[in-house]
This record gives sequence, C-alpha cells and structure tokens, in this order.
Amino acid sequence: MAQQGLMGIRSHYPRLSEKEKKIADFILEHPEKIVHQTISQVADQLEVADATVSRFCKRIGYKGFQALKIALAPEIIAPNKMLHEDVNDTDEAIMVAEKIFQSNIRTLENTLQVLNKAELEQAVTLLLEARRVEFYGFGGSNMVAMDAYHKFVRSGVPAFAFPDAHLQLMSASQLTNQDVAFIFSHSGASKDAYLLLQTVKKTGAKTIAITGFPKSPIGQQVNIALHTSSEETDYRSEALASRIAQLSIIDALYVTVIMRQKEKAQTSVEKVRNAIAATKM
Amino acid sequence: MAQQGLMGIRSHYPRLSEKEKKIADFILEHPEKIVHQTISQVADQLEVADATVSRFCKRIGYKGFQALKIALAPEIIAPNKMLHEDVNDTDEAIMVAEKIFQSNIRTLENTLQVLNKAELEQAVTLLLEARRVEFYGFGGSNMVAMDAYHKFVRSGVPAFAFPDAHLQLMSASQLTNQDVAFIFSHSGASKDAYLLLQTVKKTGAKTIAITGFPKSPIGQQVNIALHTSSEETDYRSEALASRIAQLSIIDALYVTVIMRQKEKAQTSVEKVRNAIAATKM
DNA sequence: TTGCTATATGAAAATTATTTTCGTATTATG
DNA sequence: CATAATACGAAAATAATTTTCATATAGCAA
Repeated sequence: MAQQGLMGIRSHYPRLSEKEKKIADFILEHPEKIVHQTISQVADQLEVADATVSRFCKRIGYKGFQALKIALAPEIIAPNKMLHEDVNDTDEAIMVAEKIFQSNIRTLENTLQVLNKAELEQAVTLLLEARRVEFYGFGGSNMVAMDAYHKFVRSGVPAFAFPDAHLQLMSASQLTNQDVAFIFSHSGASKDAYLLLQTVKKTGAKTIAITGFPKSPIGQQVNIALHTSSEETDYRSEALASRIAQLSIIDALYVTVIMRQKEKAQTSVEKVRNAIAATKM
Repeated sequence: MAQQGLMGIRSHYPRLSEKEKKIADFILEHPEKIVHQTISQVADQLEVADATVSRFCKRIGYKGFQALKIALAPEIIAPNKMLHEDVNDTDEAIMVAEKIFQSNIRTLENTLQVLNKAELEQAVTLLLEARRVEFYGFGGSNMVAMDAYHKFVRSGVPAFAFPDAHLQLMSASQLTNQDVAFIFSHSGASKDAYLLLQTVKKTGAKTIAITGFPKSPIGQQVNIALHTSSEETDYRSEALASRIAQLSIIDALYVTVIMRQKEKAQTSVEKVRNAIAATKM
C-alpha cells in the first residue's frame, strides 16, 4: 500500500526526476489544489503534460491521480498551518503556544495509532497480577514515574516510585520474579535507565517500558515495550510532546486497571464513568 | 456548501426517494466502498443505474461523485467508533486508551482556542522579571508544579516548588512584591489553594494561576488567569485531560521564556542539554 | 566526435469514468 | 380518469485520466 499522504511523497522525493520534483513540491505546498482540481488543471499550472502528472502518481505508489486525491483529502481538513514554521520564526508567546499545542495534539494522534492492542492488554494483566510494581524514570521522566505511582497506589495496585537515581537503583535490585518494573525513558537509551534495566533483569522481574524509539536498547530488551510517536524533528520539542503521550498512556492503563478491578454487573459505560470519576485531582 | 461527510447525508435523508435512501444507507454503512470504487461498481452492487447515483450526489449537495469521494475520504481513515456512543463500549484496554486520547486531544484543541494572547505575554514578562518564582499545586496538581519547577530552573529562571502543603504555605508567606506565585488548581476553588493565594496576596507578590474555571475564586483573584478548557460533560472526567492542558501551557511558557532570554539563557540551556546528552549511550 | 542506449517528456489517441439527455414507468392529485 | 410531477434506467454525450507513441535529452563507450 502507498504510504500516508504527504509523508509518502517526501520519502520518494530523492528518486524523482526534474518535472516530478516540481510536481512533488507543488503537492507538498498546496495539497488542497490537488484534491480540488483535475489533472489537467494541475498540469497547466505546473506547465507540464497531463501524462507527466499521471505517471508521477504511479511512481510514488498510487494507482492513479484519483487515488492520490483520496490519500491527500484527509490531510487538508486540518491545515496545520503553524506546524511547518519553526518556533524561532516568531517569538510571540501565542505563536509558540500554538506550535506546542499542535505538536502535542499530533503526537497524541500518532501515539494512539501506534499503540499495540496486545501489548496494552499484557501490560494491564501484569499490573493487576504483580506482587509489587515499581515505576522508574530519570531526569524529566521521573515526574512521569511519580505521577504513575500516585495514580496506581490509589487504585490498590502495590505501586512504588522514588525521587532519585540512587534510590531507584537500590530498590530495583531487590525485586523478585513476581514483580514488575515499569520504566519511562524517552530516548530509550539513557545510561541510568539502561543500567537500571540490567539490574532489574537479573532479578527476574517482568519489565515494561514506554519509550519514543522502539529500536532503542531499552525498547528492545523489555518484556513489553509501549511507545510514543512524534513527528517533531527537534529533540527538545519531541521530548516535551512525548511526555504528554507517556502520561496519556499511563492514564489509559490506570483507567483500564480500575475497570478490571471493579468487574461487576455494571454496564460498561458506567464502568468507564466510575473509573474516571475515581481520578479527581 | 455541503455539510461534512456522513453527517450531511443524515441531514438530507428524510427528503430522499426510495433508491436514494438505498444509496444513503449503503454509504453510511460502507463509506470506504464509495471512496475506493467507481460510480458504476457502486451502482451495480446496489442494483441501480449510474445515473441515479450521480443524481444522488448532487441532491445531497456535492458537485458530483468525485466530490463525494473526497468528502468521505477523511472519515474512513479513523473509523471513529467512540463517537457513536452505543457502539460496544467494551473494557478492552485499547478502547479505553482511545477514549482517553481523544478526550485529551479535544481538551488541547479547546484550550488553545481559549488561550488569551495578552495574558500569555504578561505571564512571560512576569516570569522573566521576577526575583523569584514559586510554583504551587495541591494533590494531583503538585506534580504539575514540580514539573514546571524542573523546567524553569534549567532555563535560568529562579524557580522553586515544594512537595507538600505545609512547605508551600510557609514559603509563600516569605515572598516579596518582586516575586511571582504560580498556582495550579483545576477547580480553582480548593481550600488549600485558596488559603495559599490569600497568603501570597498579603506579601504583594504577583500571582498567576492556571485553572479550569475562569469564574472560580482563584481564577478571579489572581493578576493573570490562564485557563484550560474541556468539553467533558462529566466534571470529574475533566481532571485527567485538564492536567495535560496545564502541562502544555507550561511547555509553551517555558519555550517562550527560553527564546526571550536569547543568548544569555541559551548557553545555560545548552549546558544542561549537553549534560543530559552525555548521559546517553 | 559519433553512435548507442536509457530515460524523460509532451501531444494525441485510447480508455475509462461520470454526467446528461431522453423516454418510460410510477405515483400523486384534482 | 386524466394530468402533472417525479423517479428511474439506458444510452448518448461529455469529461477526465491513462496509455501509446514520437521526439528530445543526457550519459557513455568506442
């Protein structure tokens, strides 16, 4: 199948010929013109032949011009104008806010797409059956670990978290094979987190991680790897957005755990409502 | 203009003829078949003439069959089952996750709409000029205050935060009129937070708050009030989502502050970033 | 250089998809 | 029952897209 819309075009770009690049540029700049015009109108504007545009569509993996239109249609409903502008372009606070919010929204959307159903379920099962669950995070991720701890401990899960690196490592070495270690690391490669994972693995405890990079060392070596997905090119923006996604995953796990615990004769709708109600700030 | 996709079809439904209703039913049931098939294929499956389908498209307000395809394309990428509330609302983890993520996304969108440009600017100015900035939050909001502290302290802002209610109150009473108190309270009415605000006001320090309710006591009495906005019908379910919005506002303020500090703080952030980079493998 | 080959491109033909026209059937209305 | 209005399908007309084919251009070997 052809890749998703504009991203797919970018990935083909290097292999395109002169006129084809001209077409690609036009699409990336004005996707709405593709969607709302005929192949001839587009070809005229670009001063190329219809045939060239038609061939272009096939070259980048679509069945034809109509198929490209349909792939592009979803992209133009939310014309995320802010996103291609760099934060540095303008330092108006409201502009920065828009950029940050859009970035966070996109990251949540992407992360939801990428969430693996089976792994989520397994994570819930582990959390429900563990003798003890410890949440770990270093640097900015420590706050996420503490947040998870505060939530789960109220739901009756035997949760723990620690405010500094040394305490985390000490506690990790004391786990047993009936315990669960839950690690937050955006890069999936920080030295502290990696060391901690090795320590945990020696104890036989089950491991769950949320990282931003499935192929990172930590992402590869845990029992259950959940990951966040961001399109941000800048590492700092990515880290900000991915933390929002991490928190959202924790929220989802937490609400699910509560629902499972209260498996009674309630209707499922009530279950969700009650579960969420139990999370007052 | 034609209304958005499937909703538009529903609104026209009562006025349609027999065959046209047959077509409408088919579209509502299988929008993806419209998007991916030709008008003749669709007509054959429904045992009606092409002409009837073509007329149908115009009847419901589109220019033609192609235009309908394009309007429908966005709907089929994410078959948003959560929106139809009667759909099997199971307690599957992935379903819960979808609900949580959608809720968070909508809350971010709404909050961005509601963000006040002038107040954001004023907040940035206060943060940059303060002799000392203290972040306060009780219960679940304490996490947000700690997070803000961790961010701003790295950017060179003289930031402080405290892990418990008593320490927060003690420190608040020591502020001066050159300081800034930044309060997080979703309800804007919690007893602890209100008491703290009164304490701060006696010192003459400037006050900023992020609440979910502009008309709440805290929202009314601070110098600068920023608000999150959630559509959740259930007051209690707003809590999870609004915390995400609070964090996003902090992210926006943080990034803006860094940009304003330009070279000065740029270097100190660089230092920290490099320090963090050094801990990666 | 010359001649060969591969690739790119546009014009026009061929194909395919869609819309319009037109005639008949059906239903409603007085 | 007659008449008008509407619905509908078949086929013609039109529009859009793809394919074919001829030519141009660039790279390259002798």
